[in-house]
Amino acid sequence: MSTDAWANIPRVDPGDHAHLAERVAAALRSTISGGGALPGTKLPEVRLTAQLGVSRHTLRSAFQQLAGEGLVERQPNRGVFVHSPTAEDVREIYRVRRIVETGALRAADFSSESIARLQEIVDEAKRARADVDVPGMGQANQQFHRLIIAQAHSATLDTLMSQILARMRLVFHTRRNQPDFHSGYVDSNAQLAELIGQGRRQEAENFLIEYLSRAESELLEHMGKPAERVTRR
Amino acid sequence: MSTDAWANIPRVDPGDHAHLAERVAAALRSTISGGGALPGTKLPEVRLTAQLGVSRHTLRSAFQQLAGEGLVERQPNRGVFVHSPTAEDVREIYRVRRIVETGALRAADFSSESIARLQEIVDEAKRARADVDVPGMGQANQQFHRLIIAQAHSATLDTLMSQILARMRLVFHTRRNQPDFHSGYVDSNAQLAELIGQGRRQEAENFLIEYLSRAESELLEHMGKPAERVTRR
DNA sequence: CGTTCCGGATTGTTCAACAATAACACCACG
DNA sequence: CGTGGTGTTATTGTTGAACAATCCGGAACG
Repeated sequence: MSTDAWANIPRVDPGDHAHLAERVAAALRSTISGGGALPGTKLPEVRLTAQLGVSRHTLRSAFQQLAGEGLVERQPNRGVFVHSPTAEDVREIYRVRRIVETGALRAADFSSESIARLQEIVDEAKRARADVDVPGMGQANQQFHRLIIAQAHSATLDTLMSQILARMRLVFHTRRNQPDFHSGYVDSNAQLAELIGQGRRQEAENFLIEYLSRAESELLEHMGKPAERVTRR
Repeated sequence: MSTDAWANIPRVDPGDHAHLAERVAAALRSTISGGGALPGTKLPEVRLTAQLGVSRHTLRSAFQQLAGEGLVERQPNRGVFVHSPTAEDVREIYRVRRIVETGALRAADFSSESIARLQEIVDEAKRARADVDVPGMGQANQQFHRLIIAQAHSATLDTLMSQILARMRLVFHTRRNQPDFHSGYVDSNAQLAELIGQGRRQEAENFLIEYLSRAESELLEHMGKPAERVTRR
């Protein structure tokens, strides 16, 4: 079944004269993020060019972009493959998230609207949990943390977080048959939103670090790798 | 003046069969970071291909990479230019630095070797200041902050910091006739190293935020933009 | 059963060409 | 003298074909 798992990549419309490679990259990105091409699958140039309707150069340009984001792995003279995350990738993801998310939390000036939006997302997640809608929970979770980052008002960190979350989705796609990993964290998000809404900043920070480290451990556990924590200080 | 400011870009040796674009990107990166191509200068494809000895497409691939790092700006159907930083760029740089550097500081477990290395870099900076070696001070300063980030042991944050510092150098290149901006911060780095060495983590964090915000303000002041200005067109 | 070597397939790169857009000189016209 | 259209030229965005380099699988051989 994975022989042509990426058979449903949409053909890119060569409308404009510019930015074609970016649109190709976007198409591939959404396909990979959506699970249309599982980690490890090869992305051959000739077949994809035919499928996308673009030239090899344009496709390679898109590949380069995706490789820079860590979504795809280039093996010299071998080809490009959808990156299959390792345990070290998971640790790296959470290292970055702990630093950046708590940093955003500290630098943030939460407006009443963004607090309301946080609560909204939490409610969405709860509805999704009630409906046993696992993708819905995952999406709400990502929106929640993306919104936290957004409070730093930094374009750089926003795109960094987008890339981190994309790598995160890649991790989940390696564990397709997992029990719903997200449902246990709906309440954590709710609690975090509560702390933020009450302006208890320091507690929120500590809770977030605890929360992320716990998620990392459970994920590593689920991958079969022990959660080696070196909190030496 | 800027007609052939980038005339001294070295020719890239087409040694290996792979990774040529990466090496071209590296060559351009070092040229731009070193001030060999000042912000705003255009980088025409044909001339650079002749100069570097690579094909147009390889060069374009390198351009794409540099654009992703924010070193270079692509104007559709116009060409690529060395990015000329604005006041907003400076604010963005320091927003990211405040969040990431303090985050690294908190997540760090400083070994005695890294503390010694910090002190070493501070001594280097002091020597450079005594010799009125402005580039030397700048380099020491960048090493100092890069070392702080490195304590987080995150490849993602290391490359992020590299890109931020590259953008930083771009800012300095717009102000070529600046008085030595760095000399005032040698002592601040020394003080920060002292706090870190003594394990006074919270004080170090606060001092770092104060320090970065002060640097941002002075830089903005020097650019003629006081605090924030609304530019209408 | 293991090794060597060869041919096909795929990737990395270059060259040549064309379409699309922008920059610019030019000229008619007021 | 200024001004706005107009065609020309230069440069960018993209494609296709070609070639070298490398990898892969299998046949031939010991």
